Amino acid sequence: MVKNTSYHHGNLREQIVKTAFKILDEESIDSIGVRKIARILEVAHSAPANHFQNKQDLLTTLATESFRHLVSIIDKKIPQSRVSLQEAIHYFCDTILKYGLQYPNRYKLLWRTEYTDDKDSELDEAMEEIYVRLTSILKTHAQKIHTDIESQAIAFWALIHGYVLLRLDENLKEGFDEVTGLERQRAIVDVLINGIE
Amino acid sequence: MVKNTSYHHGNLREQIVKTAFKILDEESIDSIGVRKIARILEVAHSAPANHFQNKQDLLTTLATESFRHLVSIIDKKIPQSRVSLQEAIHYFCDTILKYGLQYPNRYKLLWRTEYTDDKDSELDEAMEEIYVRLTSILKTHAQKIHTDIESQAIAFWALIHGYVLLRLDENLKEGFDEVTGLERQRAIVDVLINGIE
DNA sequence: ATCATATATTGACAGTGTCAATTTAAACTC
DNA sequence: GAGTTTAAATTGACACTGTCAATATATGAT
Repeated sequence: MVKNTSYHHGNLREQIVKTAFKILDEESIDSIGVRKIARILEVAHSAPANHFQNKQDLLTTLATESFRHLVSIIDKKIPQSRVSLQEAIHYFCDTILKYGLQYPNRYKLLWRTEYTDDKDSELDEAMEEIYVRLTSILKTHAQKIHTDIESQAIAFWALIHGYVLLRLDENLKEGFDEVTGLERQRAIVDVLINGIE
Repeated sequence: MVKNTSYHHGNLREQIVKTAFKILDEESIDSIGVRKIARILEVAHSAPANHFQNKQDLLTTLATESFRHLVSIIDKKIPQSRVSLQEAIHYFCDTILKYGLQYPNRYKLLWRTEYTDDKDSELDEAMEEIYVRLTSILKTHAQKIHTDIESQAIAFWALIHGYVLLRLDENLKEGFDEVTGLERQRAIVDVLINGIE
Protein backbone atom coordinates (compact mmCIF):
# COMPACT_ATOMS: atom_id res chain seq x y z
CA MET A 1 0.00 0.00 0.00
CA VAL A 2 2.71 2.37 0.94
CA LYS A 3 5.42 0.25 -0.69
CA ASN A 4 6.57 1.48 -4.03
CA THR A 5 8.42 -0.74 -6.46
CA SER A 6 10.73 2.09 -7.42
CA TYR A 7 13.94 2.64 -5.52
CA HIS A 8 13.18 6.26 -4.95
CA HIS A 9 10.13 6.67 -2.87
CA GLY A 10 8.96 9.84 -4.49
CA ASN A 11 7.16 11.49 -1.62
CA LEU A 12 8.89 9.98 1.39
CA ARG A 13 9.14 13.24 3.26
CA GLU A 14 5.41 13.74 3.07
CA GLN A 15 4.78 10.16 4.21
CA ILE A 16 7.15 10.56 7.15
CA VAL A 17 5.31 13.63 8.39
CA LYS A 18 1.98 11.90 7.94
CA THR A 19 3.11 8.82 9.84
CA ALA A 20 4.69 10.92 12.57
CA PHE A 21 1.40 12.77 13.07
CA LYS A 22 -0.41 9.45 13.24
CA ILE A 23 1.88 8.19 15.97
CA LEU A 24 1.69 11.52 17.75
CA ASP A 25 -2.10 11.46 17.74
CA GLU A 26 -2.52 7.80 18.61
CA GLU A 27 0.32 7.41 21.09
CA SER A 28 2.54 10.19 22.36
CA ILE A 29 5.37 12.55 21.53
CA ASP A 30 7.98 10.15 22.84
CA SER A 31 6.53 7.30 20.82
CA ILE A 32 7.68 9.03 17.67
CA GLY A 33 10.89 7.47 16.41
CA VAL A 34 12.71 7.72 13.12
CA ARG A 35 13.44 4.00 12.93
CA LYS A 36 9.87 3.19 13.85
CA ILE A 37 8.54 5.42 11.09
CA ALA A 38 10.98 3.94 8.60
CA ARG A 39 9.79 0.45 9.57
CA ILE A 40 6.15 1.42 9.08
CA LEU A 41 6.90 2.91 5.69
CA GLU A 42 8.94 -0.17 4.76
CA VAL A 43 12.02 1.81 4.03
CA ALA A 44 15.58 1.63 5.36
CA HIS A 45 16.09 2.78 8.94
CA SER A 46 18.24 5.64 7.81
CA ALA A 47 16.11 6.83 4.92
CA PRO A 48 14.46 9.66 6.87
CA ALA A 49 17.90 11.23 7.32
CA ASN A 50 17.68 12.49 3.76
CA HIS A 51 14.67 14.60 4.63
CA PHE A 52 15.24 15.51 8.25
CA GLN A 53 18.60 16.24 9.81
CA ASN A 54 17.56 14.56 13.01
CA LYS A 55 14.59 13.75 15.20
CA GLN A 56 14.40 17.27 16.58
CA ASP A 57 14.18 18.55 13.03
CA LEU A 58 11.19 16.29 12.39
CA LEU A 59 9.45 17.38 15.59
CA THR A 60 10.08 21.01 14.68
CA THR A 61 8.30 20.41 11.38
CA LEU A 62 5.36 18.80 13.17
CA ALA A 63 5.11 21.75 15.55
CA THR A 64 5.31 24.32 12.78
CA GLU A 65 2.62 22.59 10.74
CA SER A 66 0.44 22.26 13.81
CA PHE A 67 0.75 25.96 14.60
CA ARG A 68 -0.30 26.84 11.07
CA HIS A 69 -3.17 24.42 11.26
CA LEU A 70 -4.39 25.93 14.51
CA VAL A 71 -4.12 29.44 13.12
CA SER A 72 -6.11 28.41 10.07
CA ILE A 73 -8.83 27.05 12.35
CA ILE A 74 -8.94 30.31 14.28
CA ASP A 75 -9.08 32.35 11.11
CA LYS A 76 -11.80 30.23 9.58
CA LYS A 77 -14.51 31.98 11.49
CA ILE A 78 -12.81 34.72 13.38
CA PRO A 79 -15.50 37.07 14.71
CA GLN A 80 -15.98 40.42 13.11
CA SER A 81 -15.14 43.50 15.07
CA ARG A 82 -18.82 44.23 15.69
CA VAL A 83 -19.29 41.31 18.08
CA SER A 84 -18.82 41.96 21.77
CA LEU A 85 -15.48 41.59 23.49
CA GLN A 86 -16.92 38.74 25.48
CA GLU A 87 -18.05 36.89 22.37
CA ALA A 88 -14.71 37.39 20.66
CA ILE A 89 -12.71 36.20 23.67
CA HIS A 90 -14.92 33.18 24.15
CA TYR A 91 -14.54 32.30 20.51
CA PHE A 92 -10.78 32.40 20.80
CA CYS A 93 -10.64 30.41 24.02
CA ASP A 94 -13.17 27.84 22.88
CA THR A 95 -11.19 27.26 19.73
CA ILE A 96 -7.97 26.68 21.66
CA LEU A 97 -9.64 24.27 24.07
CA LYS A 98 -11.37 22.41 21.29
CA TYR A 99 -8.11 22.00 19.43
CA GLY A 100 -6.35 20.83 22.57
CA LEU A 101 -9.00 18.24 23.32
CA GLN A 102 -9.01 16.99 19.74
CA TYR A 103 -5.22 16.84 19.38
CA PRO A 104 -3.85 16.62 22.93
CA ASN A 105 -0.33 15.58 21.96
CA ARG A 106 -0.06 18.14 19.20
CA TYR A 107 -1.07 20.79 21.68
CA LYS A 108 1.61 19.67 24.13
CA LEU A 109 4.23 19.55 21.40
CA LEU A 110 3.39 23.12 20.39
CA TRP A 111 4.60 24.57 23.66
CA ARG A 112 7.31 22.19 24.78
CA THR A 113 10.34 23.93 23.41
CA GLU A 114 12.70 21.22 24.58
CA TYR A 115 11.48 19.02 21.75
CA THR A 116 11.92 21.55 18.99
CA ASP A 117 14.62 23.77 17.60
CA ASP A 118 14.28 27.15 19.27
CA LYS A 119 16.43 28.74 16.58
CA ASP A 120 13.98 27.80 13.83
CA SER A 121 12.50 31.04 12.56
CA GLU A 122 9.60 29.38 10.74
CA LEU A 123 8.43 27.81 13.98
CA ASP A 124 8.85 31.13 15.73
CA GLU A 125 6.75 32.97 13.21
CA ALA A 126 4.04 30.32 13.15
CA MET A 127 3.74 30.56 16.92
CA GLU A 128 3.71 34.33 16.89
CA GLU A 129 0.54 34.25 14.80
CA ILE A 130 -1.41 32.84 17.74
CA TYR A 131 -0.52 35.84 19.85
CA VAL A 132 -1.35 38.19 17.01
CA ARG A 133 -4.88 36.76 16.87
CA LEU A 134 -5.45 37.24 20.57
CA THR A 135 -4.03 40.74 20.82
CA SER A 136 -5.97 41.88 17.78
CA ILE A 137 -9.19 40.89 19.54
CA LEU A 138 -8.27 42.93 22.57
CA LYS A 139 -7.18 45.89 20.47
CA THR A 140 -10.44 46.11 18.57
CA HIS A 141 -12.21 46.45 21.90
CA ALA A 142 -9.57 48.61 23.51
CA GLN A 143 -12.05 51.30 24.46
CA LYS A 144 -13.67 48.96 26.96
CA ILE A 145 -10.39 48.06 28.60
CA HIS A 146 -8.68 50.13 31.23
CA THR A 147 -4.91 49.84 31.51
CA ASP A 148 -2.19 47.76 29.95
CA ILE A 149 -3.39 45.67 27.04
CA GLU A 150 -0.33 43.44 27.15
CA SER A 151 -1.08 42.25 30.66
CA GLN A 152 -4.64 41.53 29.63
CA ALA A 153 -3.48 39.43 26.71
CA ILE A 154 -1.06 37.47 28.87
CA ALA A 155 -3.73 37.00 31.50
CA PHE A 156 -6.18 35.51 29.02
CA TRP A 157 -3.54 33.42 27.37
CA ALA A 158 -2.19 32.08 30.67
CA LEU A 159 -5.72 31.28 31.81
CA ILE A 160 -6.80 29.39 28.73
CA HIS A 161 -3.42 27.75 28.18
CA GLY A 162 -3.25 26.64 31.79
CA TYR A 163 -6.77 25.31 31.74
CA VAL A 164 -6.24 23.31 28.55
CA LEU A 165 -3.06 21.76 29.93
CA LEU A 166 -4.74 20.93 33.22
CA ARG A 167 -7.42 19.13 31.26
CA LEU A 168 -4.99 17.32 28.97
CA ASP A 169 -2.68 16.24 31.77
CA GLU A 170 -5.65 15.29 33.91
CA ASN A 171 -4.41 17.47 36.72
CA LEU A 172 -7.86 18.47 37.91
CA LYS A 173 -8.51 15.92 40.59
CA GLU A 174 -11.74 14.00 40.93
CA GLY A 175 -14.68 16.10 41.77
CA PHE A 176 -12.63 19.18 41.17
CA ASP A 177 -13.92 19.65 37.69
CA GLU A 178 -16.83 17.41 37.00
CA VAL A 179 -18.28 20.10 34.80
CA THR A 180 -17.37 18.94 31.36
CA GLY A 181 -17.49 20.47 27.92
CA LEU A 182 -17.10 24.18 27.59
CA GLU A 183 -19.11 25.17 30.62
CA ARG A 184 -16.25 25.39 33.06
CA GLN A 185 -14.09 27.19 30.61
CA ARG A 186 -16.79 29.77 29.96
CA ALA A 187 -17.15 30.29 33.69
CA ILE A 188 -13.51 31.01 34.37
CA VAL A 189 -13.07 33.14 31.28
CA ASP A 190 -16.07 35.18 32.34
CA VAL A 191 -14.41 35.86 35.66
CA LEU A 192 -11.42 37.29 33.86
CA ILE A 193 -13.54 39.33 31.46
CA ASN A 194 -15.38 40.70 34.45
CA GLY A 195 -12.00 41.71 35.82
CA ILE A 196 -10.93 43.82 32.87
CA GLU A 197 -14.14 45.62 32.08
CA MET B 1 33.54 9.76 47.32
CA VAL B 2 30.37 7.93 46.60
CA LYS B 3 32.11 4.57 46.26
CA ASN B 4 31.83 2.29 49.22
CA THR B 5 34.19 -0.61 49.76
CA SER B 6 31.36 -2.80 50.96
CA TYR B 7 29.39 -4.89 48.52
CA HIS B 8 26.13 -3.56 49.80
CA HIS B 9 25.85 0.10 49.24
CA GLY B 10 23.84 0.82 52.33
CA ASN B 11 21.83 3.80 51.19
CA LEU B 12 21.72 3.31 47.47
CA ARG B 13 18.05 4.20 47.15
CA GLU B 14 18.65 7.55 48.77
CA GLN B 15 21.66 8.20 46.54
CA ILE B 16 19.69 7.31 43.42
CA VAL B 17 16.99 9.82 44.26
CA LYS B 18 19.56 12.46 45.05
CA THR B 19 21.42 11.88 41.79
CA ALA B 20 18.18 11.81 39.81
CA PHE B 21 17.20 15.19 41.25
CA LYS B 22 20.62 16.54 40.34
CA ILE B 23 20.24 15.45 36.74
CA LEU B 24 16.66 16.72 36.68
CA ASP B 25 17.71 20.14 37.93
CA GLU B 26 20.84 20.48 35.84
CA GLU B 27 19.63 18.89 32.62
CA SER B 28 16.09 17.71 31.94
CA ILE B 29 13.50 15.06 32.66
CA ASP B 30 14.55 12.98 29.68
CA SER B 31 18.18 13.15 30.69
CA ILE B 32 17.39 11.01 33.71
CA GLY B 33 18.39 7.41 33.03
CA VAL B 34 18.80 4.44 35.32
CA ARG B 35 22.04 3.30 33.69
CA LYS B 36 23.39 6.83 33.79
CA ILE B 37 22.64 7.13 37.49
CA ALA B 38 24.20 3.74 38.17
CA ARG B 39 27.32 4.85 36.31
CA ILE B 40 27.57 8.03 38.35
CA LEU B 41 27.16 6.12 41.60
CA GLU B 42 29.68 3.51 40.42
CA VAL B 43 27.34 0.58 40.84
CA ALA B 44 26.18 -2.03 38.37
CA HIS B 45 23.82 -0.84 35.66
CA SER B 46 21.04 -2.96 37.08
CA ALA B 47 21.49 -2.10 40.74
CA PRO B 48 18.70 0.51 40.80
CA ALA B 49 16.24 -2.24 39.92
CA ASN B 50 16.36 -3.38 43.54
CA HIS B 51 14.95 -0.07 44.69
CA PHE B 52 12.74 0.99 41.80
CA GLN B 53 10.68 -1.33 39.66
CA ASN B 54 11.39 0.73 36.60
CA LYS B 55 12.15 4.24 35.40
CA GLN B 56 8.55 5.36 35.76
CA ASP B 57 8.65 4.24 39.37
CA LEU B 58 11.68 6.44 39.99
CA LEU B 59 10.08 9.44 38.32
CA THR B 60 6.93 8.89 40.38
CA THR B 61 9.06 9.07 43.52
CA LEU B 62 10.67 12.29 42.32
CA ALA B 63 7.27 13.81 41.62
CA THR B 64 5.82 12.76 44.96
CA GLU B 65 8.77 14.16 46.88
CA SER B 66 8.60 17.37 44.86
CA PHE B 67 4.91 17.80 45.62
CA ARG B 68 5.57 17.40 49.34
CA HIS B 69 8.45 19.81 49.14
CA LEU B 70 6.31 22.41 47.42
CA VAL B 71 3.52 21.98 49.95
CA SER B 72 6.01 22.40 52.77
CA ILE B 73 7.19 25.66 51.22
CA ILE B 74 3.62 26.90 50.95
CA ASP B 75 2.88 25.93 54.53
CA LYS B 76 6.03 27.53 55.87
CA LYS B 77 4.50 30.96 55.89
CA ILE B 78 0.95 30.50 54.83
CA PRO B 79 -0.92 33.74 55.56
CA GLN B 80 -3.29 33.89 58.47
CA SER B 81 -6.95 34.29 57.78
CA ARG B 82 -6.84 37.94 58.83
CA VAL B 83 -4.87 39.05 55.77
CA SER B 84 -6.84 40.21 52.76
CA LEU B 85 -7.95 37.84 50.02
CA GLN B 86 -5.67 39.66 47.65
CA GLU B 87 -2.66 39.20 49.88
CA ALA B 88 -3.41 35.53 50.42
CA ILE B 89 -3.87 34.83 46.71
CA HIS B 90 -0.72 36.70 45.81
CA TYR B 91 1.21 34.76 48.39
CA PHE B 92 0.03 31.48 46.92
CA CYS B 93 0.71 32.47 43.32
CA ASP B 94 4.08 34.00 44.08
CA THR B 95 5.14 30.85 45.83
CA ILE B 96 4.16 28.70 42.89
CA LEU B 97 5.98 30.92 40.41
CA LYS B 98 9.05 31.14 42.59
CA TYR B 99 9.20 27.39 42.89
CA GLY B 100 8.74 26.96 39.15
CA LEU B 101 11.52 29.39 38.34
CA GLN B 102 13.85 27.79 40.84
CA TYR B 103 13.11 24.20 39.82
CA PRO B 104 11.76 24.39 36.26
CA ASN B 105 12.11 20.71 35.47
CA ARG B 106 10.64 19.60 38.77
CA TYR B 107 7.68 21.82 38.11
CA LYS B 108 7.16 20.28 34.67
CA LEU B 109 7.50 16.78 36.05
CA LEU B 110 4.84 17.51 38.66
CA TRP B 111 2.12 17.91 36.08
CA ARG B 112 3.19 15.68 33.22
CA THR B 113 1.28 12.56 34.09
CA GLU B 114 2.73 10.61 31.18
CA TYR B 115 6.00 10.31 33.09
CA THR B 116 4.52 9.07 36.31
CA ASP B 117 2.27 6.28 37.51
CA ASP B 118 -1.26 7.64 37.60
CA LYS B 119 -2.35 4.76 39.80
CA ASP B 120 0.06 5.73 42.57
CA SER B 121 -2.06 6.89 45.49
CA GLU B 122 0.82 8.58 47.32
CA LEU B 123 1.45 10.80 44.33
CA ASP B 124 -2.25 11.51 44.07
CA GLU B 125 -2.53 12.56 47.68
CA ALA B 126 0.61 14.70 47.53
CA MET B 127 -0.81 16.54 44.54
CA GLU B 128 -4.19 16.98 46.14
CA GLU B 129 -2.59 18.96 48.93
CA ILE B 130 -1.79 21.79 46.54
CA TYR B 131 -5.46 22.18 45.67
CA VAL B 132 -6.39 22.01 49.34
CA ARG B 133 -4.14 24.99 50.05
CA LEU B 134 -5.66 27.09 47.30
CA THR B 135 -9.29 26.30 48.06
CA SER B 136 -8.79 26.92 51.77
CA ILE B 137 -7.63 30.44 50.98
CA LEU B 138 -10.74 31.07 48.93
CA LYS B 139 -12.99 29.55 51.55
CA THR B 140 -11.69 31.74 54.35
CA HIS B 141 -12.67 34.74 52.27
CA ALA B 142 -15.86 33.27 50.93
CA GLN B 143 -17.96 36.17 52.06
CA LYS B 144 -16.26 38.42 49.55
CA ILE B 145 -16.85 36.05 46.67
CA HIS B 146 -20.04 35.80 44.73
CA THR B 147 -20.88 32.47 43.12
CA ASP B 148 -19.20 29.14 42.65
CA ILE B 149 -16.01 28.82 44.64
CA GLU B 150 -14.81 25.87 42.60
CA SER B 151 -14.74 27.84 39.39
CA GLN B 152 -12.80 30.58 41.16
CA ALA B 153 -10.23 28.07 42.35
CA ILE B 154 -9.83 26.58 38.92
CA ALA B 155 -9.58 30.02 37.40
CA PHE B 156 -6.77 31.05 39.69
CA TRP B 157 -5.02 27.76 39.34
CA ALA B 158 -5.26 27.76 35.55
CA LEU B 159 -4.00 31.32 35.44
CA ILE B 160 -0.97 30.83 37.63
CA HIS B 161 -0.19 27.37 36.28
CA GLY B 162 -0.45 28.59 32.71
CA TYR B 163 1.71 31.61 33.39
CA VAL B 164 4.43 29.59 35.08
CA LEU B 165 4.54 27.12 32.20
CA LEU B 166 4.63 29.91 29.63
CA ARG B 167 7.62 31.34 31.46
CA LEU B 168 9.38 28.00 31.83
CA ASP B 169 8.82 26.96 28.24
CA GLU B 170 9.73 30.42 27.03
CA ASN B 171 6.49 30.70 25.13
CA LEU B 172 6.08 34.42 25.70
CA LYS B 173 7.65 35.85 22.60
CA GLU B 174 10.15 38.67 22.64
CA GLY B 175 8.74 41.91 23.79
CA PHE B 176 5.62 40.16 24.87
CA ASP B 177 6.71 39.90 28.43
CA GLU B 178 9.78 41.98 29.09
CA VAL B 179 8.44 42.68 32.55
CA THR B 180 10.40 40.31 34.68
CA GLY B 181 10.19 39.19 38.27
CA LEU B 182 6.82 39.11 39.94
CA GLU B 183 5.45 42.29 38.44
CA ARG B 184 3.68 40.73 35.50
CA GLN B 185 2.30 37.95 37.59
CA ARG B 186 0.90 40.42 40.11
CA ALA B 187 -0.73 42.34 37.29
CA ILE B 188 -2.56 39.40 35.79
CA VAL B 189 -3.56 37.97 39.14
CA ASP B 190 -4.98 41.34 40.09
CA VAL B 191 -7.16 41.27 37.01
CA LEU B 192 -8.64 38.00 38.11
CA ILE B 193 -9.09 39.14 41.70
CA ASN B 194 -10.86 42.17 40.35
CA GLY B 195 -13.13 39.81 38.48
CA ILE B 196 -14.31 37.87 41.49
CA GLU B 197 -14.82 40.64 43.99
C1' DA C 1 26.94 -21.33 62.43
C1' DT C 2 23.24 -21.88 59.27
C1' DC C 3 19.75 -20.16 56.52
C1' DA C 4 16.82 -16.90 54.38
C1' DT C 5 16.59 -12.57 52.51
C1' DA C 6 17.96 -8.37 50.61
C1' DT C 7 20.99 -6.39 47.53
C1' DA C 8 24.42 -6.08 43.90
C1' DT C 9 26.55 -8.18 39.63
C1' DT C 10 26.87 -9.94 35.06
C1' DG C 11 25.13 -10.90 30.68
C1' DA C 12 21.73 -10.72 27.29
C1' DC C 13 18.01 -8.73 24.38
C1' DA C 14 15.56 -5.52 21.71
C1' DG C 15 15.24 -1.15 21.10
C1' DT C 16 16.97 3.86 20.05
C1' DG C 17 19.45 8.09 17.23
C1' DT C 18 23.10 9.20 14.43
C1' DC C 19 27.04 8.64 11.65
C1' DA C 20 29.94 6.92 7.29
C1' DA C 21 30.40 4.41 3.22
C1' DT C 22 27.99 2.55 -0.57
C1' DT C 23 24.51 1.69 -4.10
C1' DT C 24 20.85 3.06 -6.97
C1' DA C 25 17.91 6.04 -9.61
C1' DA C 26 16.81 10.17 -11.50
C1' DA C 27 18.04 14.66 -13.58
C1' DC C 28 20.91 17.53 -16.06
C1' DT C 29 24.48 18.61 -19.64
C1' DC C 30 26.88 18.11 -23.74
C1' DG D 1 21.28 9.57 -26.69
C1' DA D 2 25.56 9.02 -23.81
C1' DG D 3 27.94 10.53 -19.93
C1' DT D 4 28.11 12.92 -15.71
C1' DT D 5 26.36 15.00 -11.67
C1' DT D 6 23.23 14.98 -7.95
C1' DA D 7 19.56 13.34 -4.93
C1' DA D 8 17.77 9.59 -2.40
C1' DA D 9 17.83 5.08 -0.34
C1' DT D 10 20.66 1.19 1.58
C1' DT D 11 23.72 -1.20 4.67
C1' DG D 12 26.53 -1.49 8.55
C1' DA D 13 28.43 0.22 12.63
C1' DC D 14 28.60 2.61 17.17
C1' DA D 15 27.22 3.96 21.58
C1' DC D 16 23.58 4.41 23.96
C1' DT D 17 18.90 3.07 26.44
C1' DG D 18 15.37 0.12 29.74
C1' DT D 19 14.35 -4.26 31.31
C1' DC D 20 14.74 -9.08 32.36
C1' DA D 21 16.98 -13.56 34.07
C1' DA D 22 20.52 -15.92 36.29
C1' DT D 23 24.13 -15.54 39.49
C1' DA D 24 26.96 -13.95 43.37
C1' DT D 25 27.56 -11.81 47.81
C1' DA D 26 26.72 -9.79 52.14
C1' DT D 27 23.63 -8.86 55.95
C1' DG D 28 20.36 -10.06 59.65
C1' DA D 29 17.62 -13.56 62.05
C1' DT D 30 17.20 -17.99 64.02
